[in-house]
Amino acid sequence: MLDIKLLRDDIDRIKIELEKRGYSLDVKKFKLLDSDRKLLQVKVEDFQSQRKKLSEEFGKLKSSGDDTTNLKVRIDEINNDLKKASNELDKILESLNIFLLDIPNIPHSTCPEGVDETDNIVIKKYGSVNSERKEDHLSITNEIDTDMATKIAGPRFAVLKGDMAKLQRALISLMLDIAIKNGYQEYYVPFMANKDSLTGVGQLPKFEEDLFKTTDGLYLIPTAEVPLTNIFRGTTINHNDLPIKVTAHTPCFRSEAGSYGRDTKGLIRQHQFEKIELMQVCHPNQSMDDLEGLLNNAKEILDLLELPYQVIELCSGDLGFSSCKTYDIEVWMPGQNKYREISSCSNFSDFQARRSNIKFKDENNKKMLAHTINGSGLALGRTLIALIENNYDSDKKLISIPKALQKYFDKDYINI
RNA sequence: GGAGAGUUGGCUGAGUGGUCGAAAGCGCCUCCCUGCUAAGGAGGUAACUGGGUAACUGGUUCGAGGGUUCGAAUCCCUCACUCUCCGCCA
Repeated sequence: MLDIKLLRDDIDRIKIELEKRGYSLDVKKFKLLDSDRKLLQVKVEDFQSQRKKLSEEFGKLKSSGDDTTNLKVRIDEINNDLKKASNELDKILESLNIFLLDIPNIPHSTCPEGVDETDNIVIKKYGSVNSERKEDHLSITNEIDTDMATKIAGPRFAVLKGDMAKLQRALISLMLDIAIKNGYQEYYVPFMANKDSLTGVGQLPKFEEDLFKTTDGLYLIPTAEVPLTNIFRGTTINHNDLPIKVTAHTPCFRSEAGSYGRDTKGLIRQHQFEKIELMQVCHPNQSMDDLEGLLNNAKEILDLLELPYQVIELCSGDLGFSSCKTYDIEVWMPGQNKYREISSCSNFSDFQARRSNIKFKDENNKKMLAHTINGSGLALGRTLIALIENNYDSDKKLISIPKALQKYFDKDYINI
């Protein structure tokens, strides 16, 4: 959520900023809503003030045994007017809130301008692509079974067997250990979250169709960002403790509404996938530097896994709803002959903090909104694909396991 | 699942219809005294928010929401959460 004061004081600039990410701010509507709000609020508070005074008087009359009927008539009138006005005010406030919740974050000044993903900028490529290898993970191993998953659950699920299941488990351990080494505290969190938590990170109310909702009103988390960020909802942190770094391994559940027909084969796009999430609460002055640090934490995993990848910076038009700046890490996938997203590292500035009421006390003991940043470190399913496809030697019929992972996997290759 | 107790300011905790945004204590801040330290004394100290260039001034908030009443921290209803005991389980 944006600061309503920004809209009041500087709406023309905000409109231009939001234009960059393809959001058209209805300036007229806001001005109308807010001026109505102002009028009504002053009116309501005036009525309240009058009632307060008269009620006090009423009490005095009553206790001295005087007649109160005249006064009661006046109070009743005021109460009537008050009720009308405050009902109107409630409606305006509700509309205003809906209006605000719908507005995405403002792109950061360093965010490159652009319309869609074709305008994203490749920052740097790492490692070298082996063009010999182009086989798809599903054709390499039969230990990833989507047919079985379809029987058990439906499309867009997968069953991992034997070495594949173990490989994923090894990756989880490696990634968590690296995160801990980098100063993140490990958490185990609920895989379901309530409405407030999802509204706090910006997932609701706008993107409900992307989520799975349970019969009693909870949602399956689409990312550990939800529980991790909400650890801090409604709390105030001492500035000395910033940044706070947390991590968790969780499954993620996404309905993938609107992606019918896209990436239907294999592990690429699933209703359920595993992910290690890195999340930080930062000082506003530090959050951009901290984002670079978080990006490095994610890159470190890919370096350790010896996988070729590139870092891209999303242009303003491709930015997620809550983000003001995002780097994507894309890993080389031989089966698709292209780079695919394996981590997305974003700075949300105070956007989530305002929705979630995450504050910190600064040097002068003043409470201010903190900044939140997060990114994957990494998405497990896609890491698995990259590892299988990049490391598969079709002559020797084996998948080699990178050195850093061997102590977690116990073997240095998988026989096919 | 059954029974009971609770939820008040930074903290502890009083408050059963108006004089209560709220006693007292702790903590914190300012000042005084004291040649260190310890102790003592005086005063101050909730958050959010509206209007106003400002001085200033208004409103809301005692777990959440609704109700009764001229008036609610206080009475009634619903819900959430916490704790204790019993039962059941991983």
